[in-house]
Amino acid sequence: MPELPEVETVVRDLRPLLVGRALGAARRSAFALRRPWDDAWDDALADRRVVGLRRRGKWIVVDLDDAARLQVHLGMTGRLTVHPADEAVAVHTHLAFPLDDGRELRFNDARRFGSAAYFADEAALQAFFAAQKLGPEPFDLDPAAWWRDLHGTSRMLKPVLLDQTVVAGVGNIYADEALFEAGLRPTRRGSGVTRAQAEKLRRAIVAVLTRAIERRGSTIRNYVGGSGLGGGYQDEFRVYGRTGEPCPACKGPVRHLRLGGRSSHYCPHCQG
DNA sequence: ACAGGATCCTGGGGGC
DNA sequence: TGCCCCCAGGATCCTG
Repeated sequence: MPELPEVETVVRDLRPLLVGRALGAARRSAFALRRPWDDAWDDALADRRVVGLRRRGKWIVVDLDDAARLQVHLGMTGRLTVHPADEAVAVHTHLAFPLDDGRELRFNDARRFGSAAYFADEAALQAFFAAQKLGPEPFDLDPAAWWRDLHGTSRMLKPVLLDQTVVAGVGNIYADEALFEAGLRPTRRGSGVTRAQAEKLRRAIVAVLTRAIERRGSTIRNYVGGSGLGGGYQDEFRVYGRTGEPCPACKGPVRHLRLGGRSSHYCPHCQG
């Protein structure tokens, strides 16, 4: 569910609520997340103070005062939110850290595709990202490298955009929206894209993500920011989830197709 | 290298 | 009201 704009919104919401706060002993649910929690992490995290929050791709990183890092991925249905400690705990809450201000940081994830992990220092965290071969941030994409990546693959553009080793943070919604913005079909082969088209696509990715961040991301079902407030970009979708509805440009029907198990939405007239 | 399918899960919506 | 099937902002693993 959460892609780059949603994760960025969570980080921005949580920053004022968490920085300066100390974490108490974590409470955990009996369910395992995608990556199992190591019991040793409980002691390592207890009483640590939060000094910063940031995003890398779709990953949330909480910086702690002993240089350790708490890393969270929201998967499809994850929520990372702060609540009054006495507020009822929602079902599917898998991690809860009491804060020293009477509140609580809670990680809730119905489908449990998300994860949370501890890293002793920045080097360990970066080693993890390196092992994942996590690609560059969309805003930092080097135009020449991006074109080489596209030109050098016979894969279709849609799966390339979803590939976190090529560019980090783009997911199903913003891939479709960026391809529409660039006038390129999801099925176009990377190797068949001109340099100008690659640049148009790169700029479309940046524009769509920037606008979505301004709107606090997209709320379709589960997603909320760190303060519990949802997003508004779903009101600006031009093709995503709009199968059969008129294309905002040519008024022809938006089409749907399945690529790599994911839904893709596009306008056959405007996207060549 | 790449495509497609299955898998991990729960919940909501549509059709009957 | 109930059931069954399909779908979902992600990622990974296996097969052909």
